[in-house]
Amino acid sequence: MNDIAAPQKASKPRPTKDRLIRAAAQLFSNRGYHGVGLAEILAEAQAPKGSMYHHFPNGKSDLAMASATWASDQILLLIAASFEPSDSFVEGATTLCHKLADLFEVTGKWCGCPISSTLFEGPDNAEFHSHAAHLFEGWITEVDYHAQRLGLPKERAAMAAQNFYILLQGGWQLARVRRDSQVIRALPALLHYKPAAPGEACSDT
Amino acid sequence: MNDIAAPQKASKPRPTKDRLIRAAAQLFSNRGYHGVGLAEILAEAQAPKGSMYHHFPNGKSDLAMASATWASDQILLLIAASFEPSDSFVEGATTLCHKLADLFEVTGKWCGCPISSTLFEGPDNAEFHSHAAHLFEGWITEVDYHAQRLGLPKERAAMAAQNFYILLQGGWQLARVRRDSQVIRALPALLHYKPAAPGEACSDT
DNA sequence: ACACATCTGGACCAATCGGTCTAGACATGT
DNA sequence: ACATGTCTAGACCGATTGGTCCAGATGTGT
Repeated sequence: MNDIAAPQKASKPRPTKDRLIRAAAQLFSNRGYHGVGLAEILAEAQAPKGSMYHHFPNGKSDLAMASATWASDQILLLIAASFEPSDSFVEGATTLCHKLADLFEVTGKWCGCPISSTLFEGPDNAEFHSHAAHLFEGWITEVDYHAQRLGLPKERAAMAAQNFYILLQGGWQLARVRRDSQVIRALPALLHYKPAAPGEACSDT
Repeated sequence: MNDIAAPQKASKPRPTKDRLIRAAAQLFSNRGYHGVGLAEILAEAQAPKGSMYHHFPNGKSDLAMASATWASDQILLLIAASFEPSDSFVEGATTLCHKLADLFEVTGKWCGCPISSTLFEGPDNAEFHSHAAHLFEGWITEVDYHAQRLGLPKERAAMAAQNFYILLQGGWQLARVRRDSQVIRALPALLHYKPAAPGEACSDT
């Protein structure tokens, strides 16, 4: 897993494996695991079949795992880049939403969440599911860490992280449906982060 | 579309078409459009291939459209059944979440949202996308209607409906990841429905 | 120069894919 | 009895799928 993000230790500038992972991540997030054939991935990555089965002996499923991990790491970087320079949780969350929205607008690609597209649509393989769960929890953990770092008490931070995750997934989906990034930009308003207002929060439960 | 929910007007107790639609809806929502082959659907519905191409001349895509429509109608019924006997928006939303959570617990099937699984994973066909968008907007419209009926002012109702939709989709996804219906039951607490508390809602935006 | 490990290139495969086609079962109206 | 339209049943098809295999190109250490 760790050998993906960093280039191979030897000075080899031939990133066939990387090309495969990136191509797979992009295609899977657009059309899901079963929606993309190996031929398409190989064409996009300009790699022959032999190379792929050299780097990923278990074939498509191996590649899917690796590409999901890579995509998840990209998201983690995005989270860190958004929260690190921020002074409050809501500011970080807002930055993240805007970065994500910008990404959609600039690329024009209304892809789905790479992990759910790649691993959730696949065979109901237990390994796929647990890996997806692991990656998702990694997102929540990362947000939780920043929430605590930015001053939220432990319990509030956990709630805020999970809440933000839910909003992000739901908003991502609706934005894709409408092809409108405004949905994502409006998400932070739904966080309802109230540093000190315990009483009379909701009507009932 | 309307001929799906109701049985054929003549007294024909042979619901092959219905069996196909239900089987397809269930399988698609579990593993996505491309994740299910016709053979599997036909086996599940106990129907031969000829029957299917009689009822759905355009094959798999036709069946997917019909099954997504049917599944969407089921959700609409669930929405109506939850909000109609309720006295407030939050109460209706809470009921809906609990009904959905119960469904997951009872059936033990942690399927995904039938529409996004069926239509969003399919070929990036424009028809699929617009149909999915249409169905989703139908959900939001239905919730919006009940929100207004239960006393929310027009603008608040629209916001609440969209907000609830986002929470439901995001929560549904996280519940599937964790196989824990508690996530869905906890959603209404995130609605933050405050009938009369204009001041000091959020910190910043 | 040599051996060795890594990686590439693509031919080849069985299995499955979605889709077509037709023969006949079945109910119905006349 | 007969014709008609609806629906069932499954054999069959070409295309594509993921996967296997191996010859050979390439780089590296000695």
